[in-house]
Amino acid sequence: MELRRLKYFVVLARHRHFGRAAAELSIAQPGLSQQIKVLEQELKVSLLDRGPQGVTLTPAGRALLEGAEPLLAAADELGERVRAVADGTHGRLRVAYSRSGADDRITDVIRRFRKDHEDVQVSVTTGMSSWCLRLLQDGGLDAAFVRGIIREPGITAAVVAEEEAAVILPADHPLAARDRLTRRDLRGLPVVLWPREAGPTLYEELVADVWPDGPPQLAAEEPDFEQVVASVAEGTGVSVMDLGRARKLCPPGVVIRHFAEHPPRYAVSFAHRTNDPNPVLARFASYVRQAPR
Amino acid sequence: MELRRLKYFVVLARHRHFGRAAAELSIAQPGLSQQIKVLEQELKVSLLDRGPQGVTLTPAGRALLEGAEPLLAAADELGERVRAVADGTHGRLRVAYSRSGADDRITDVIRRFRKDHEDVQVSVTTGMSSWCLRLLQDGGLDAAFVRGIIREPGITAAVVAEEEAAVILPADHPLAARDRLTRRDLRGLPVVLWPREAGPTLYEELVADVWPDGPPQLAAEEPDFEQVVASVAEGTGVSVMDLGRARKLCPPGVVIRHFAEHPPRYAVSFAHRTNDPNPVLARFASYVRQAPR
DNA sequence: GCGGCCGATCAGCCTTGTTTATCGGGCCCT
DNA sequence: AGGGCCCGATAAACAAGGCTGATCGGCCGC
Repeated sequence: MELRRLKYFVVLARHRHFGRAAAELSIAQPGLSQQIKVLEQELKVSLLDRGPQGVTLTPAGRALLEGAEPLLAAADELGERVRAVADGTHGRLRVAYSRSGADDRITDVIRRFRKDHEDVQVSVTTGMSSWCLRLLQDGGLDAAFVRGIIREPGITAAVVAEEEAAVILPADHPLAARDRLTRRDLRGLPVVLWPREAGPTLYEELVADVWPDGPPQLAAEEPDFEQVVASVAEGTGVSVMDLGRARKLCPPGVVIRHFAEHPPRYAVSFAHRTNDPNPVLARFASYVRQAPR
Repeated sequence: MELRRLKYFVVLARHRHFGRAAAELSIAQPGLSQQIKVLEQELKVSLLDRGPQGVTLTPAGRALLEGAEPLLAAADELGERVRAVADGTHGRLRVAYSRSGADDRITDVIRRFRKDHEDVQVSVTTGMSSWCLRLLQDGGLDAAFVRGIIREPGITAAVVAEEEAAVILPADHPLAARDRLTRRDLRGLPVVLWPREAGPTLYEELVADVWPDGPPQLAAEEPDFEQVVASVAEGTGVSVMDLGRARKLCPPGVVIRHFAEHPPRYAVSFAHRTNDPNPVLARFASYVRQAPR
């Protein structure tokens, strides 16, 4: 059975007239007669009764008409869906990001992408960078925003944001009087940090950069950044974190001080499998590239 | 888009190998290559990546594969359904019958037909003969069992049963002693009948036949046959009805007596529209013909 | 580096679809 | 009842498209 013949039949069944149906199909009448005959032979069924006043459908013809219309519609829709998948306006995208000071910009680009691509099923999760990369390699993710500069086999990544780290300390701390601080200023001070496992990439980069001579004196280890800030506010110690997050979280009573020179910086990269053919990913990547740094 | 190409693509997508797919399709490999290329051009989409190790599907190819398989299955099923409609094993049949002594045989043939045709939606109603015929002509019914010998325009009918009428009377009635009765025996006796409107064809045939000289003396008019029989049992009068029904309904205390000669007979006909193309009807008609008279 | 496997390409054939011209049969209108 | 007309079927010629066999080019594995 061929869709062309079904199409011919549907048009004929609607017009109940070979001549007019042929005209609508832009073919000559004998061709239509012949194709309908072929269809009847294929199905071994008489589809219509040829009367002198046009034609009437047999019960089998009615059944075919009822079935053929949705079939043709389904075929059309399939074609369009395939085309949509090919140009990335239809499909699925699984994104993850590791929390960072760039959260706002990340969720923002995802929001804009979703708004423009209602036929794309976008699923978003968060997790540590290493977890994201592993999932990416295993095919469990399509794209991820991760910390640092990525050099993993099979993964292509580009830096999309760069965050500066800053010191946060209680407003009444002696160092709060200074405008800018140096790494040496922090030496020996009690420090509040988060558990290394809660964000290993950032943790190690920062600790190695700010306390190059050895690990800091840990006054407290708080389970998340909100509580780190609260702990600083209570005077437990000072802390260091990325500027974006510091600005977002700092309550009154806590002040932010920049590093005087060579502020610690860390990158946020957009990563995906190299040569991933998913057109949705390509579209999303272009959104990420266009997003403000 | 043509189903043949879709079929080719599905087979190819499953084998991921042009040569083997072509073999399964019983065509040569270049033809398959060409048809897939045509499909890609039609959709303006690249469906698969040709690697040296067979081929891999692009996302669009996967989308097409997922959509094409149900589409092909639907096309196949449509073909079979049409064929089934054509030979009457699928479709709809609306039957009605007017109650008569042949009820059992009618419901029996319907039951057997239903059992053998689970894909036919058989709807059954009952109604008076005239109502059945009207509905038949209007297209609201496909077949009907009606009383009498039918000569209606556009309707074809054949007698499928012939019922004899008999007298029923209380067991202690003087005439109950006799084995057979004549029409003269009934003359002047109080009679129990049903309202004329509840069964006009039978009513008029019987009254005209049994009381040719004039209407009988109506002792009671009961709303249905069950109550006619009950009324006879109470001694209200005698009655006349078809033998089948009499046998089915008569309780102890009521006896059935045949007419001595020329017992009144009336036919039950099977009627349907002349030249109704519905193949289900043709099948049903053959069941009716094969049913025991 | 060479053989082998795989898909693309090419040229020719043959099936299939389409066209123009014509025929046959009802219907309607005189 | 006959003639014109409308409709679909048929015939023959043509065009298009699918299929085949032979061949080419590229990549992999030995």
